[in-house]
Amino acid sequence: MDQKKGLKIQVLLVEDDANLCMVLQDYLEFMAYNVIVAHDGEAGLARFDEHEVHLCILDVMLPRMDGFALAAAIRDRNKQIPIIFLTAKSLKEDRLKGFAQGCDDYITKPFSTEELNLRIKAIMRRCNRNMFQEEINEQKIFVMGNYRLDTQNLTLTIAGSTSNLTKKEATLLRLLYLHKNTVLARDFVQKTIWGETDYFVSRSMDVFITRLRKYLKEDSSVNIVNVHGVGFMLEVPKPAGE
Amino acid sequence: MDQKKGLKIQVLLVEDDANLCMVLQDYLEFMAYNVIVAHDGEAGLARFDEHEVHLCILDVMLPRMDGFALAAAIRDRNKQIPIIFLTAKSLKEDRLKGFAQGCDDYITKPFSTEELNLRIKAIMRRCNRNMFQEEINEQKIFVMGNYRLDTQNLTLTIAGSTSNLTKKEATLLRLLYLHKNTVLARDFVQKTIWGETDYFVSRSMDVFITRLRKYLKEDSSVNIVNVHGVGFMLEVPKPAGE
DNA sequence: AAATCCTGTTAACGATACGTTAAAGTTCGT
DNA sequence: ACGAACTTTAACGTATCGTTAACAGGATTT
Repeated sequence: MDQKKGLKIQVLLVEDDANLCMVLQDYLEFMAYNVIVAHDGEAGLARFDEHEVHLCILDVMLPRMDGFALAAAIRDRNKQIPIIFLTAKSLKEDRLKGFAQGCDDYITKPFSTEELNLRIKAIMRRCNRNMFQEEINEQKIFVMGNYRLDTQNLTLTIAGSTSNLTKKEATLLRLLYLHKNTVLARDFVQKTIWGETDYFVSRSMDVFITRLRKYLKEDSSVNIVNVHGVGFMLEVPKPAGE
Repeated sequence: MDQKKGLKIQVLLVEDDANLCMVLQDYLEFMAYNVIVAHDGEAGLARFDEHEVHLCILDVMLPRMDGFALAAAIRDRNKQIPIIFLTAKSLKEDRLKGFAQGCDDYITKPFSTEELNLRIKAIMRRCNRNMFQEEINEQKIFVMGNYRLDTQNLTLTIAGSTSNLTKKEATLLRLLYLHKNTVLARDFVQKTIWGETDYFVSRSMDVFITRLRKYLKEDSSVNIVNVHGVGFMLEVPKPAGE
């Protein structure tokens, strides 16, 4: 139920100072993050286990398991999740440096919310590609006629029945869809998907077209038509406003 | 000991002396606990499996499985549940000391009910945060089909029978669960859990998938399916409201 | 209409991804 | 330092996918 709330980023905030915690939570939620809070290390770990967390913000000084121990336990479960440490100025930087890994960062109290926000933006930029690859990137579901193409799960669904596509089939169909109702040159498709154009690639492509046509024959309004000597076009009825 | 109304603490009492057992049960119920009784070790373990137990009071001298063996079996299922041993004065304390863990305590017969009550109060205070915070809080238990995954105790339970997972097995299964019914890229899983992606990590992951599948074969509605060249998906039936 | 090129379709092959088991290596508690 | 528990590496079997081959029609040109 708390899972995919749209595509909000889920932040685990562990901070024992109730006031600071509340302020941060408010701010983060205002910035459109989903916030999960905990007030000590053990609870923080429990919350981490329960939720799909995308970013951790951990106070270093925590009861019942300090920030480093907590971070270690989290690292045990997820090697690439970004962690931001909140630390008092007094703390030796070496200790942090020694601990923090590639994806980590730290920020010394007191700090402004803008400062925090900048750090978050930065760390997410650095780590994102690995993390959200599939989640935030782009749209994954394409609607064509009565079909729904899911490029993440590689499925093509119509009226309850589902075909499982291969990666290449899905990629090709997606490419056709992105240029629906316009003719795609054979060469263009080949270069895009195969990276080269020769006789065999050309024939291979035809085989894939055949397979896609087989999948698509349940809805006669969706067609892959050939333009002799030029290429293919995915015919799709336009849904209202486009 | 602020337990919400309707959330009585469930005590498992295992004691073979029928008279003593009855007296203790009366007293505990008078003190507003829910009491589950058993008169030998094996029965005690069975009761433990059937009920949600919050505290165990075990006689050390028991037929069919002594208190220590029973405690070990219980520890196997729940690492943090508090246990109080009832022991005759004669028993060497070392033995108890050696056995009892952080959350455990013992009391030598004969003892007064007040004494017992104090011990219970104390042990619950000591252990409570671990126990109730999370138990009452929210699910730290993931339900998939007829299985229950407990990431704290590393157990996977179905219809009474329990598998003990390793940390890595549990972490992987949890990751799959957090993304249930969507395909997780192999790379993503490897980076998250192993921190790197190479040939051997990849093969190692396959080994873990095999093991998880073995655990999960009791419920045919829960499956780890492979999408060739992409990754894995945990198929789980959606429970009603989601 | 014949000749030639382009496309449609099916089946089979080889490469690669995955499944599984067991042995070797590692870690960890004692 | 030893043994138990766990993870990784190795080895081998199986399944799947993309390509190729082979053949069959159409389309276009002459």
